[in-house]
Amino acid sequence: MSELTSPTAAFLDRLRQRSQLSEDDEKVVLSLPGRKKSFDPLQRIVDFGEPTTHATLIIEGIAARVETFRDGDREISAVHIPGDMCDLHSVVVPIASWGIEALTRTTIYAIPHAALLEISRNIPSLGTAFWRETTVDGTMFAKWVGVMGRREARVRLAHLFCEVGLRMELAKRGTRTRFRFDVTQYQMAEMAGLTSIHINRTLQSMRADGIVKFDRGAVEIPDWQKLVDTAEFDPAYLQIPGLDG
Amino acid sequence: MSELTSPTAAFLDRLRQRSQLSEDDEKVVLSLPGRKKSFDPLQRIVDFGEPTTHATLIIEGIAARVETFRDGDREISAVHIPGDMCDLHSVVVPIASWGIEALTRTTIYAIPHAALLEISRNIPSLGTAFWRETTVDGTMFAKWVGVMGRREARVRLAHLFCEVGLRMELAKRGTRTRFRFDVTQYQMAEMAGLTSIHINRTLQSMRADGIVKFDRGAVEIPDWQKLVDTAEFDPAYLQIPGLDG
DNA sequence: CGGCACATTGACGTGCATCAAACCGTGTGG
DNA sequence: CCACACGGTTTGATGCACGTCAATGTGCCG
Repeated sequence: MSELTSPTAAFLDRLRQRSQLSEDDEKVVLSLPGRKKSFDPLQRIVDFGEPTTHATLIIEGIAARVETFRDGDREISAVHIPGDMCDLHSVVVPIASWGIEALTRTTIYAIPHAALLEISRNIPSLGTAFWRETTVDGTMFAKWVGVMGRREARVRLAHLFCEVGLRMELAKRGTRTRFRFDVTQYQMAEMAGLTSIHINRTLQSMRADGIVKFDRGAVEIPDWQKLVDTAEFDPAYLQIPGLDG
Repeated sequence: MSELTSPTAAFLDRLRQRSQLSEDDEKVVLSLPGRKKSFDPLQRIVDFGEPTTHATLIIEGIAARVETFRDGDREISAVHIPGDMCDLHSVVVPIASWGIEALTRTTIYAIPHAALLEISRNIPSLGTAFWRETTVDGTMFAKWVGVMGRREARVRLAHLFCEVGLRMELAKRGTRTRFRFDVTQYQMAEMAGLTSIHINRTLQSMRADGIVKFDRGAVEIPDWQKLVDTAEFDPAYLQIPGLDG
């Protein structure tokens, strides 16, 4: 695993999927300074309202961006898997108006904003690459606004599985049709804007129809095309050249 | 109105709300090249899947980012008002995975990507400012994912009015408690993930409770604090220093 | 004056929430 | 090695917010 070489190897991989980088660029990314930290499930990685000084690269585990409401209601607006720099936007907006939370045991690499900002200002190709990554995050949010606003439970879940499946495959954490997604049904409910009870019933009906099997974190998709159809999934929004579902 | 001086004056105004700019920076923004165009209601400004070569600054009118589904269902994931560069992210992601549509008669100023990219690469302060703007867009989407996923009709509408009200005030298009928002109830339904029928009934009940009056585009908010409470609105996510609701 | 969007109203259906209880797998301590 | 506790899953009964369908009302413009 190249992750042993440098903690940022996975991030470099990610950048190269969307941006053309020179060898020098790659060296710069691989030598980004930072510190590893680990978090237990449910621990906050970034607190709402907190001034942040570091960006958060996920090395291992699953984290989520969480919106919290007065009455304690929670909604997960983004899911982060290994290789995600889940906080890159904090470089230019350092007062967190969001919270990041570990869903499973999670290891991160905390990279000082100063280093990222300096790079983005001095190396145009990397500056553009960083900007592009945060932009894609925004596009993913926009897609979810549509899905949450207009689609029922089954479509929302199918869309979630499509998106996470592809991203897991790109992150070399399985294939799109077979991967681990170690979250509880309750957490899936927070992602889909539903209750865990309804998630449970929907998963059962999807399994019965041969669309997805989800068993305690193990995802299996018997027929990718069927899942894509159910989700009305078009991977274009992920902005990965050459990805056609 | 300084808008008469330069079509980008409103954009400069916008940038200065979140970023510190030098006089030179300001001159660069004011002299951005571009071409004015006008669109009728319902006309597409940017088509889904289209390679874009220009970013879109709204001069006058209201536009929206629209997600479309197979069966024709539509969801507006972002609303754009004068001064918004509603497409700035397209500079680094030029294949549109989104559509932009005029909701009212709209005048835009189309600015070539080349100019924006060159500036962002050569003038670090502006590069950061641009990046920051697209990042705030992302944060607004994230907020809406939460609202759509967990809150009922009344809260969604209250949140919409809070957000648009503040943004209108910042754009000098009225005050937060009194402004024009020239959209139909059908279009509001597309923003809130509801039907126009339900929007109608919800607006009536909100009016009865003295929360908002909406009459054919004229918005009046008798009690701002009451609206904020209804919406559970916290303006922090808009990233405007000194804005406390 | 007639047409055309848009707004409004009513009756009825449904997807999902809520409440409440049982079930199950796994780790813990006696 | 069993008892039990605990997080997560599953099931059932019931209620409500919002969708759907269908009609009528209303202001505006040619």
